[in-house]
Amino acid sequence: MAEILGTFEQAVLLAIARPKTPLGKQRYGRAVLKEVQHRLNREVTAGAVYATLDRLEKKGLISSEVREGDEQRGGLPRRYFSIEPDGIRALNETKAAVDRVWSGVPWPLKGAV
Amino acid sequence: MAEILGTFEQAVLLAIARPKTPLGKQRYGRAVLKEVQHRLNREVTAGAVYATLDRLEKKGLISSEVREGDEQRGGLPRRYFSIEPDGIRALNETKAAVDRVWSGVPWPLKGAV
DNA sequence: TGTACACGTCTACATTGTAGAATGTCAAGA
DNA sequence: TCTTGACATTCTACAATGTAGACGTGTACA
Repeated sequence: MAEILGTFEQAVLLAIARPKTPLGKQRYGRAVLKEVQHRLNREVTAGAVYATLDRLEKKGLISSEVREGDEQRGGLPRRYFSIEPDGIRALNETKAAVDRVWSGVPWPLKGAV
Repeated sequence: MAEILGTFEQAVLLAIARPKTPLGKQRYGRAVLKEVQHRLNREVTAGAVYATLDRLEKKGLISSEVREGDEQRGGLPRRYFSIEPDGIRALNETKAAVDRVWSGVPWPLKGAV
């Protein structure tokens, strides 16, 4: 079943999936939030990202693991996320669908002032 | 206000906006439906398309006009849609945002069997 | 201690995505 | 003329997604 993702879901999923995160391997909530804000170029609340993260996990597209005691920070627990095979598949299918929708359309479209 | 569109909205809007519709100038509901199904490569109900069309019109991204008596068909009225400047802008902004989200990501992503 | 942060959780609601039934018209054939 | 089917649109309804904002807790440092 073609699992087509929404625009925001793609942003969140890709923040985790992209090969070389500017943030290194820091794939925990807040880092994902920053990456999403950067790519989307606008303010996004933490709640928006976490809610999406929870839903993606529930669908099996990503998984998470809470790790305690980080070297640098005190014993602050953080939840790290990783992408699952289904997540990669969904991302690929979504991009293919969006590309098909845009194929043959000259971009940017003219007409708007 | 960055008006970012969802995946389905893009498909519907582009069915109307694309320069050379395979269907000619037939930009009425059913024709849009067929074009969307073709691009998305899956079944989509008429209700899904019309509901989206209504919402896009309410937001001012498209406009519609009911025309009676078509030459070929009897006096069958059809609702024709056209894209508005705001619709073109939304489409352009959305594509720019999605491209930014995917930028630097090798595609297709590897990892899924 | 108190004042910033950094991180994550939870609640709640608006917007989108999508199905399916209902209604009405024309065209073709029984 | 009655029936059937394709074509078109509308309406109702609900599930999924998008998004804000408040809250709790631990850390760092003045």
